[in-house]
Amino acid sequence: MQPTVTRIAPSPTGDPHVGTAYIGLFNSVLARQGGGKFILRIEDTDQNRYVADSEKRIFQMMQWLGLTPDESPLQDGPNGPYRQSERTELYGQHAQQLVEGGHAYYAFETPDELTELREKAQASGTVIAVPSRDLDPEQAARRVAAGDAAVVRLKVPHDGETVVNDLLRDPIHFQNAEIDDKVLLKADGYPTYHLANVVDDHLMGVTDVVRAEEWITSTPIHVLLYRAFGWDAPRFAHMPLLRNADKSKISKRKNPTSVEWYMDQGYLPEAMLNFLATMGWTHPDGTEIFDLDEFQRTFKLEDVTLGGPVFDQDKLRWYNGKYLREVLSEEEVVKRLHDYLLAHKSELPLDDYFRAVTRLLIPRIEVFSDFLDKTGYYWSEDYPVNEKAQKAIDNARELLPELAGRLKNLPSFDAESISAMFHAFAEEKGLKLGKVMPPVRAAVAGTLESPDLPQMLEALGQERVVSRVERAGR
RNA sequence: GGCCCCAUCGUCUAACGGUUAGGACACUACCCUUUCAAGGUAGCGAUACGGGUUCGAAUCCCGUUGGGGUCACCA
Repeated sequence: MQPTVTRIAPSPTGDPHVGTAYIGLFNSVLARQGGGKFILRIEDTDQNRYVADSEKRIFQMMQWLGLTPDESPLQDGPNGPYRQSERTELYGQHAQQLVEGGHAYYAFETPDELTELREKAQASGTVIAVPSRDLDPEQAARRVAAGDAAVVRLKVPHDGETVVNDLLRDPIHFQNAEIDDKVLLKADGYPTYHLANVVDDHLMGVTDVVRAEEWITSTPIHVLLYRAFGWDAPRFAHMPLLRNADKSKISKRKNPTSVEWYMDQGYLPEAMLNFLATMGWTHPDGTEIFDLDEFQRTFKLEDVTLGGPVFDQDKLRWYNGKYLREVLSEEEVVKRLHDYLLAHKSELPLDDYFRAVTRLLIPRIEVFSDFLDKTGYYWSEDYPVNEKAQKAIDNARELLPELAGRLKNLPSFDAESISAMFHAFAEEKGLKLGKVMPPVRAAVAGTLESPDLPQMLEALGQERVVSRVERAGR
């Protein structure tokens, strides 16, 4: 068996897309399983939609996920260049080769003419017939030589059918009569996706083309191209499309689709990867939590399920929280959270206090961006006091001065001692704990929803606690 | 609309002709408890429909319905 060579071929037209990450995951793992290579190729053949930094951001996304390609424009490699805009002569040559072999032809129709032809074809229920197809090849070649604007089109057979073999489904039959003569080389000299993709996949030795389902209908064109070139076609597998909640193809309007958004919200790459892996696939043991290595050990393409999976933000958040609580070590979470905050212009020092607060918050946040929202009172004396908290203080203000005194006199300000103090106090006064703790909680946190009180007080430290309780008692 | 793909709880899915159709997220209740979480337990909840094939169909076949994709000198 020859090594598996896979690729992703995103076009640099905007934000690094979660669908690219999704398809990249499977391609990367397949290549590793097959002892081959995973290539990142940039399909920048549309000059109108080109976004300058997009290519770099796609690469950074892959790195962040731990899916760094083996070859890419940023690393180079034996199959370069990896930017299609730098391979234009190649496509020109190959297009010409097809014209000479009678598999393609020069076409001179203007956009307006094409629109008209398309309308006519639509009305008669047939595929567009391009008049240039019947031009004398030599005459056409002369017109091109003379400088007439022309595109190169594939000469799709009028009869027969083209079969697409897909690793994930039964052979798909397409009637050739229903495939139109696709443009291969545009008038600006750039190739279209169809030509560039086939030429590059072949030249780069790609053995397995794993891409999204939306490509199924253009695959017969690719099969026809491989045949016209006399090349063996790679194996094809079309993955289901990630979906919005309404089942439509995942889109920016209905879902965050930029992986940078997830980075910015403080999602962990491990959680994102784990979640993505469950879109269309389940671990054979039913395990929900598994890492990339485990995925690589157990993944089988044939186990992929074809119903379009809805990209469920709730489930992703749950995964992220799970990783925070159960997969990463506490120290690792501390470190990553601190890095995250640093990148988001927070200047909290990475000290024992930060560690203590983080420890209390780990079960209470799902993503890092939740953290500051829930911890204001740890960092400043100027924290908001909500209505319920104010009420709790007002209702038990008379207890506060004495409580402050007891807290102040505690020789050891640890959770256990603090807890003992509360119990003793409550018993002495004949009060329930539920009567004495809320006002203190409200005083130090400004809210009634916060971590375990003794632990929280220990973390805050005696000085802060005493002054806050004293202040609230006045 | 033509062509193509798909179809189990609201969502992600398990089952690969024989199960009380299982798990996870979400939701609800209870437990734990000083609140909020986390955790634990329980509950709610699905084979789209109609025909076949078979002793037996979520599973195989056909049709219907539904959803999605695609029909560019975009990828």
